[in-house]
Amino acid sequence: MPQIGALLRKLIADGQVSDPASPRGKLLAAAAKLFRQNGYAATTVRDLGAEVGILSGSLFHHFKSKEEILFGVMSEVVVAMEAALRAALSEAHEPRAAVRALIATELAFIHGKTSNATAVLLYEWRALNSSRQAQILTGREAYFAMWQQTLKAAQQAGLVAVEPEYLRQLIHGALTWTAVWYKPSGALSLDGLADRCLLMALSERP
Amino acid sequence: MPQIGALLRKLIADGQVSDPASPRGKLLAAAAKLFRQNGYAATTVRDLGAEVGILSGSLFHHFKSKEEILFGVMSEVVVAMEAALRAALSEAHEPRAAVRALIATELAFIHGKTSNATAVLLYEWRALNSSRQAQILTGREAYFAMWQQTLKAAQQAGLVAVEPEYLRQLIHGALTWTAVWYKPSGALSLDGLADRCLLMALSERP
Amino acid sequence: MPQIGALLRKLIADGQVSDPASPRGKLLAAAAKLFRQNGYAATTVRDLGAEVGILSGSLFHHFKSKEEILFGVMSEVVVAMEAALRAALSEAHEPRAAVRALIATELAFIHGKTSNATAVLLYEWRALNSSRQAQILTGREAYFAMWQQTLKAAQQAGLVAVEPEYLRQLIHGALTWTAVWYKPSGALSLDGLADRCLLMALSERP
Amino acid sequence: MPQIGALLRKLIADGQVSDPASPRGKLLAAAAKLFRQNGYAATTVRDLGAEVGILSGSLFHHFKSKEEILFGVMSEVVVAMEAALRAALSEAHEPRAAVRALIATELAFIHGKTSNATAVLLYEWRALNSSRQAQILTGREAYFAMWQQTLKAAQQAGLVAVEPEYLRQLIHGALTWTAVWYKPSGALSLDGLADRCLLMALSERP
DNA sequence: TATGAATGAGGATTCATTCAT
DNA sequence: TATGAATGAATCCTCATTCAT
Repeated sequence: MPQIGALLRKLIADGQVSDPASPRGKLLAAAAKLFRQNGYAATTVRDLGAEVGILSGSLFHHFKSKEEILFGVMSEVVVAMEAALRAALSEAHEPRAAVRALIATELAFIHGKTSNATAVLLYEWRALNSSRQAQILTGREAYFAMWQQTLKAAQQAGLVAVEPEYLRQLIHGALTWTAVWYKPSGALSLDGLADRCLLMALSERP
Repeated sequence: MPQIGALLRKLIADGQVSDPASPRGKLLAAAAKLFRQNGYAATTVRDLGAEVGILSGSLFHHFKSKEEILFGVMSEVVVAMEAALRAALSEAHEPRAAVRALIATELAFIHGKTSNATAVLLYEWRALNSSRQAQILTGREAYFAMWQQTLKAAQQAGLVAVEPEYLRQLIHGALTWTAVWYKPSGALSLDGLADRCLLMALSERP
Repeated sequence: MPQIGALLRKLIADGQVSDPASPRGKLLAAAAKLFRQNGYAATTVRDLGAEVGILSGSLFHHFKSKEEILFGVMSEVVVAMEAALRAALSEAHEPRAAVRALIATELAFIHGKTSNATAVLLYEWRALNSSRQAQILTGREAYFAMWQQTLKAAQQAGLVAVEPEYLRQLIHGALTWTAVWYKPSGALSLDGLADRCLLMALSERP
Repeated sequence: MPQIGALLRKLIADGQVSDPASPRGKLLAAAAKLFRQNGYAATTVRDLGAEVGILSGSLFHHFKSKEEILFGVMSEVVVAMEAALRAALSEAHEPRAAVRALIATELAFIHGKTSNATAVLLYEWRALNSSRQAQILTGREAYFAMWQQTLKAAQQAGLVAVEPEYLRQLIHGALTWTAVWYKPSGALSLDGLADRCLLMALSERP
């Protein structure tokens, strides 16, 4: 599996992602945790404050509104996912490895250190107003373009049977849903899970 | 694709599903629509009342609480899905057809008349308290058992490469996610979508 | 102790008190019970309906409002108390016996068949609007006059040390409060309780 | 009559009773007033807010619920009553004076500065849930024990004719009921009222 | 930057009462 | 006389946000 740790450190150093030691970083981590656990709407700013040890009123020195916190959680994950996928693909030198990179990177985000934020990105979409939704969407374009391109190459190599634009969505759904049922601590390793996904995605006999 | 209409009429006649012409049925339909559109938490009982043309206070003659409305939406879908899958499988006489029945039935619910309620079942899980979650889960056991059994048979027939317990979740995720991106009115028909899903699920060259 | 039963039958025959077999009578009894148990404000018309086996809407064929039910409960008890005290005093031929009649009659109401209604009369005063309060007060004048007159006679006979107007209120309070602590099923009989009250009220050594 | 003022100041300094100048103290005083005047159920949180000059929502920064406000009113009175009775009894060196201390202390609470809170304690019992009722009851045990003990001593001194356990309840009722009819501004002074109560309680000719 | 008291709009829910059937 | 669906105002309470300290 790709190692996200080093990459995150670089992004933090670049200021593209908040330092988890900073007040802002702690707050975003706490928000990701609670938003994932209880949902955005069901999480109060008081809960948020309690999680980081300040009063709710003080949150508004760091963020203008609750929704901006949600936006912060989502947009940092978007940046990190793109960087991670770009790095992973740069090391995949043939179509099969590239498809595996797509899958492994997404799984690393869904189940690794950033799992909370990733789940929030995937499941709290509606809580964002449309202007912020559009911003996030713009931020994800490059990520989706890499998927599209990679799957297209796989198709030309005869690896996949389904049209890339549909296959992308189907795989994406399968991976997203693992957040609901898969436990990294169980019998199946993350690598094993990636293998199964790859097996399903590719039209080759094992 | 399986026809859900006739089946629903039978369930309504049996009293297992609310008559859409009754106050209760209208309310559940309106709730499914709004809960799907805006989310359970963001939908107010006033919205609900306005949608069916009564005042919010009057809702409570039909349901004890807002959460009970959510529960009503979910549990009726659960009943209908099980009945539909059972019917579809009874007409599938070989493994491949049976797997297609799994996929086609789920897609029929996700994109057919019951799409709102189905989406609510899949995406508003957390809004239910744990006791009601357990009830729904119990109601879905038979449905999941049919999936498991069908995929097992397909495995024994050499049709699938991934272990049934994982494959079930992966396909389920892929199908669920179609609610987000697939539009029945677009270029791809529901049957075409089912074909792609089947192609991905099975380890056979097309 | 005075027997209230026969007296009540006479009042019912006269139409001054509702027949407990009639719908109105049943409703008043149920109301007395629930108002006493849970308080007027905390008792809903639904509770009331459930207690007598009809729906809440149907109550309003018998009474114009919830408050009118409360008024009905109170005013019937007022009528009965006056009649009972008048009867009891007519048989008391000397001051000491007359004072005992005051006490025993009030205790009979507080702890006998009419205990619920009596408790409601004493403790739900505030729930009545002022015009109805005045009506009840008028209805009780004769009752209080008998107390006053009896205690005055006892004073002239040297039986009591405290001025009648104060003594009346003090005894009244002591008796009223027995509703809170005294249980007829306990070690002390109602007659025994009356003896203690009399002992306290009179300035004579036992 | 015992002077409650100094005692209250001490309890406030000790933190056992809220400072009437603090938001919490003001709120409790306002609540006592309104609960007494209109009853707990008939007093809305809006009324409460209006009485202290804040909006109803702001109440919930100081108390978790309306019932907790009621509980606050009651429990502070309970604490103060016990302290006051203990102080009064410590200065009563013979049985007759001790019985008078019982009476005078209770009357001081029912008609003095704390009259609202005391009335609420006595008359809004039912509005408390049973767990909080139990807490209050526990808090009153010591108070009732002092009554019992004092009356027992009076009995042994031949001062009272009725058994202490009954006499306690009868006197208690007589005193409680003075809240309904006695006005300190009238012809009878509080001391005079205490004299009458004592006279009634004791089996001695004046 | 943090506090904590206050805001004020809005939340779900309750309930006496009405009325067509 | 009874039903049961609906009303509509009122209830307690929640919560994101503000702001003086």
